[in-house]
Amino acid sequence: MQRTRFGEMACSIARTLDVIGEPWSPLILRDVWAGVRRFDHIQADLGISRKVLTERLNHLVDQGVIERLPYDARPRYEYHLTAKGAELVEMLMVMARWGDRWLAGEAGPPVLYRHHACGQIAHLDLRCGHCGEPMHAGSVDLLPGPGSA
Amino acid sequence: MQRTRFGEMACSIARTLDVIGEPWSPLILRDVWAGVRRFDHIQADLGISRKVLTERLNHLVDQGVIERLPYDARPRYEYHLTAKGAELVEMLMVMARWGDRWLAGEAGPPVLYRHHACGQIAHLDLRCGHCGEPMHAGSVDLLPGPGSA
DNA sequence: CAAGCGGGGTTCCGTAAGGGAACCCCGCTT
DNA sequence: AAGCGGGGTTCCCTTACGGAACCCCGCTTG
Repeated sequence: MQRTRFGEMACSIARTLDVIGEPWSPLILRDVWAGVRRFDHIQADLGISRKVLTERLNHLVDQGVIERLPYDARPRYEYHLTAKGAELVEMLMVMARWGDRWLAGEAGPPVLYRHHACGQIAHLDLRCGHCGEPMHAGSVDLLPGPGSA
Repeated sequence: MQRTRFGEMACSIARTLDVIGEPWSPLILRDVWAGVRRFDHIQADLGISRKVLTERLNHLVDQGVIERLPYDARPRYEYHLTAKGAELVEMLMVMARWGDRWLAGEAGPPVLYRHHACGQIAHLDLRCGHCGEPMHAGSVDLLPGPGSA
């Protein structure tokens, strides 16, 4: 919904929400990431209404997060992540980690992530690119930046 | 919104969306993180309707993401992050990073994050906790986990 | 001690967005 | 020519947001 547009705000979180903040959008992105790329497959997988799915896909394409590519001589299309979209998936990975930790309960995480580089089940770490130490909510100060006008 | 509840799905991303996926919720969390902790301050800062703000705050408190604490002998309250909420802020940091990279434009990022440990402006890295190598959308395989039933 | 004030909500109404089902177009295949 | 499957579009109904008004409660001030 979101009758208020967030994109005007001088806040990268708000602006990002304008791109994937609408209901269903993160789950659509997850599906495309996971290889569910076609309209009917996404629709069936999520149980989303076709109308809303159309709107969300168009918006994500407009924003350059996914692209619509033909996969047949007939007019058939698949949605694929762009580089911009692939970086957004990192947000999904952090969300999944949080859900695994705080919401999964007894049953344990529904999905595991195996890291190509080491073959292990991944445990994501957020670190500072400068010093390599962990970065958490409490370990940063917020300062006005150049675009704070 | 969101007449469809996501929490039933066997997906930690969907479950996390049930906690902070509603419109405004991430921005409320951001405000509380940034030190805007009182009803009227949040309301004024975001321009959100008081009704919706009430609903969102209650939901976030119910979910254990923030807590409502008195700050005066009079019935006055502030909202504070819990440990659960502080970990959610890591999702906000990743969102902010993405917005900084892809949406900030010429003006540059509106907010900078200074890392306590090293004093530098932070550049967040996502790394594998096992091997220490970077983790991106394309560098993991998704496997069914114990809670995949 | 009544009047005012500020924090923190609640109530009400109008409008926009989601849900769901039906319908449509188009290029095969049989 | 009849059918099918992918990929949407249209329609109506209901729910949830936006906005403004209203309310309660515990000071403080004259």
